[in-house]
Order: sequence, then structure tokens, then C-alpha cells
Amino acid sequence: MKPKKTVIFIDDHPVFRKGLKALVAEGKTYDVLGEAGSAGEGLKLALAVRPDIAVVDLSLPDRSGIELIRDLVHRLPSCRALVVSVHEKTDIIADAFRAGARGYVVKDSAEGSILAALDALAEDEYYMDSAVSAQVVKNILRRQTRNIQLTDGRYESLTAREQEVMSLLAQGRTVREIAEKLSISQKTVENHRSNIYSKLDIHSSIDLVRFAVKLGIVDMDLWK
Amino acid sequence: MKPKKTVIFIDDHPVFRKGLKALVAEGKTYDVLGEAGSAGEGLKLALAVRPDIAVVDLSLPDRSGIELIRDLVHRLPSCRALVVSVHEKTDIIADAFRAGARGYVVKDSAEGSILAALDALAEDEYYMDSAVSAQVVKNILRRQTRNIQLTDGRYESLTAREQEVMSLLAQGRTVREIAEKLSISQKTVENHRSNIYSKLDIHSSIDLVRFAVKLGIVDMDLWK
DNA sequence: ACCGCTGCCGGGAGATTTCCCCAGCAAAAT
DNA sequence: ATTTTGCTGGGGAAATCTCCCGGCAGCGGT
Repeated sequence: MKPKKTVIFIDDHPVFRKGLKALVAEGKTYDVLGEAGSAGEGLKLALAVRPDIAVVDLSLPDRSGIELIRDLVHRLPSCRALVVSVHEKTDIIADAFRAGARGYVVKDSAEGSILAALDALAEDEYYMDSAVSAQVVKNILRRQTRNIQLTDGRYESLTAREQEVMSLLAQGRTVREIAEKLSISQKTVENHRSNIYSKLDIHSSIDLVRFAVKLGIVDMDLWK
Repeated sequence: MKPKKTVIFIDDHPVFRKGLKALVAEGKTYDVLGEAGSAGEGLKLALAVRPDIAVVDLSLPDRSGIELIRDLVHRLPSCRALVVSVHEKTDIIADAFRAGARGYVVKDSAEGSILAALDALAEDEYYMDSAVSAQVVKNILRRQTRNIQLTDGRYESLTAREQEVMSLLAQGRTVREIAEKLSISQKTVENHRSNIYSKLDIHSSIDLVRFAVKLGIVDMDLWK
């Protein structure tokens, strides 16, 4: 039998801490080593008992939970931080992960997702609420949908082949590479490009990339 | 009482479709209007019965589920697409959302998350599996670290004049416009550009725009 | 002062792009 | 059956791009 994972709670609401303790105690898979109501106490507690997981509220009386997490994971690298917060703003979430958190759960989500988050962190995985995920998705799509509204029609007026060529051009491929990849002549690629320019009312490769970025046609994550 | 939401299934595995039907029928909150085993049938079915939600598998025999979704949401804007897939790669997920999907669930996740996804889409919300969210988090973190890596040095090694020229080029200005604006010859602008290419290790105007976007030198929101 | 370095300015030359024109063929639409 | 559309390929010319080269002014250094 595996040893139980150990956990502490850092939250300034005693009632919420009590709820967490009860929730975790039911499962019998985690040992609660202690709890704290402020960042200072929390850090001291963590360094003393060295838990596997620290559940941290972002809004603490003395210091930001973000800073606490940054300190915590730095001075106790074996400890995984799970954020439990009322915030659903994506920039705060991103800050938390950037500071070293491994999981993020909103406070009003189901009990199950908190347990699921603990299990994920115990397995050294990441976890994010589906409620939070929805926000992330919206954020991913926000810029795109807005731009699609602005440019409605024009890109869709391109034929499938033209869209294919445009995508490759926007990715930085040369005419020669595209011709080889598509098994057509360079001249044909150039003709497609001319048609693209004409339909989109643009006049240079720079404009093409700008248009592509605006529409989210190119995946910036794939850029080296 | 609200009218039941209507749903169709597009998946090439008959057994999985049967499971979905059984799962949804239990809840009594959705009407299953039909099912299809290929993209072609699925699109035809959707246009015929006009469901509120289409559950789509990404791997279909005749066409990519991504393309199907793109067509579907374009020709039936009132229909929300929920992807059910075995893939957990973030680029595929991103493609799906980019194509117009509103939800993403991995096939081996709990039954509850599929129902939760349907409920979310019925409320015009987005949904993403927590199993998938973990991948998204990793992707967010990877992007962060990578951006930090590539930002260091290179762009800062450009002289003030070169940064000025690069900014103008990335904004879509022509060499002639830049030469006039800076009161220098076109040839000089071209030489600044060459030096920029050399220092950034890029070799075309397309690469320059990509680099500029990546570093946030250009403000995409100002693009017309 | 002399030298080396760097930033800024230009030219030359070949490759490439951009924009016209042209045409054949197959598939789809009318 | 006819027209339209899309994909393919090409010619040519002007413009532009990309990379090579050198000149000039400032600026600090052994």
C-alpha cells in the first residue's frame, strides 16, 4: 500500500478550511498535516511539515497567494500547489500557473473536482477546472471571433487550394517549398498567390502574413 | 417547461453511437434526432433535421471532423458542435475550436463530463474536459518559457535605427514610404533591413512579420 | 594621432516578387 | 449543352527584395 499523500490548507476562511478537511478526510487517501489562515503562517507551516500538496487560496490577508506560491515552490520543490479561488479571470489563472501552481479550481465548483485536482497533483499532473477551461477557451477565441466578424467573407472567398497556399505562405514557406510539397510548378503557386492578393485586396507578402495572423490562420505556437 | 434540446451523433463507431444514445436518453433532457457514420452523411443529416447540438468524432472515414465542423457551423450557425475524440494533443484541440467547435471531450472520460458538456453547449457556453485542460496548461507554460528564451538578446541587439525600420516594415509600410518618412534613400532602408535579417537570423519579409508579431512589436488590434 | 569598431549611408547585381497577359483541362453549375 | 469555375502551367516586364560590396563620421582604446 502506498503511503498517504500529505496536504495542508492555506485559506483565511476557517469555515472553508473545515469544509476542505471534512471533504478530504472522507476519502481516506490524504493526511491533513495542518492549516493556516495567512501567507506567513502557511509558509512557516509548509516548511515545518513538508506536505506533498498545499491548497492555497489566492486572496490572503497579508500577502498575495501568488507570491506565496512562488516562494513555496522555490523553497520546497517537492510540494505541489493547488489554487482554490473565486477568480475566473484568465490572466489571474495564468499568473498562478506561472508562479508555479499545478492546479486551479474555482471555489464554487463541485466537491469532486477538488478531489480530482488533488489526485492529479498527487500524480504529478496538472489540473484545471472545466469551469475555468471554458474561460480559457473563450480567451483563446476572443481575438479570433472578433476579427472574423471584421473580415467576414473575404478569406472564405478563397478556394480550398488558395487557402492551402496562403496558409503555407503565412507559415514562411518559400514558393519553391510549396511547389514541391503540393507537387505543382512554382508558376502555379505564384498564380495562386496573385489570386489571393487580388481577392483579399492586399499587395505584398507582409500584408498576407498580417491578414493570416489577424484571422488566426497561422498557429503561433508552432513558430520556432 | 422549456423545449428539449435536440442532438445528433456523427461517429464511425456504431457501438459508441449506441452508448451515446443510451447515455443521453437516460437524462430525458435531450432528443436524439439521428446519427451518422461519416462526415458526408452527418452534414446531410444536420442540414435536414437542424439539431441544436452535433456531437462529432474527429476521425471519420471520408473527411476530417475538423472540416466537417467548419462546414457545419458555417451553414448551420445555430448548431453547436461538441467534439468527442481520442486525441489530446493541444494543436488538434486548438484546430477544433478554431474550426468552430464549442466543446471538447476525450472519449475515455467519464459519462458525466459528456453530459456536462452538452449542458454547457445548450447554454451557449464552452466546455473542455479537465483531462484536456491539463494539456492546455502545459501548453500555456511552454509558450511562456519559450517566449522568454527567444526574446533574450536578438531584438535588443538591433540599433535604434534598425528597430525603427523593423517596426515600420512590420506595420506594412513599403520601403519607399519608410525612406520618405526617415528622409533617407530607399537603398539605405533596404540595407537596414538586411542588417536586421542578419542579426535576427531570418531571410524574408514574412519571417520579419512573424518575428515582430511574436515579440509583440506590432499591435494586432490596430490593424485595419 | 592612429587604429579598430560600430552605426548610418549608399550602389551593384542577381534572384524574387508582383502584376499583367495567355491557355488547356476537368468538374460543377446553369 | 453551354457556361462558369477551379487548378494547372507559362511569358514577360517592372518593381522589389536579398545579399554582396564600399565610404563616411563618430567614438573609445593600447
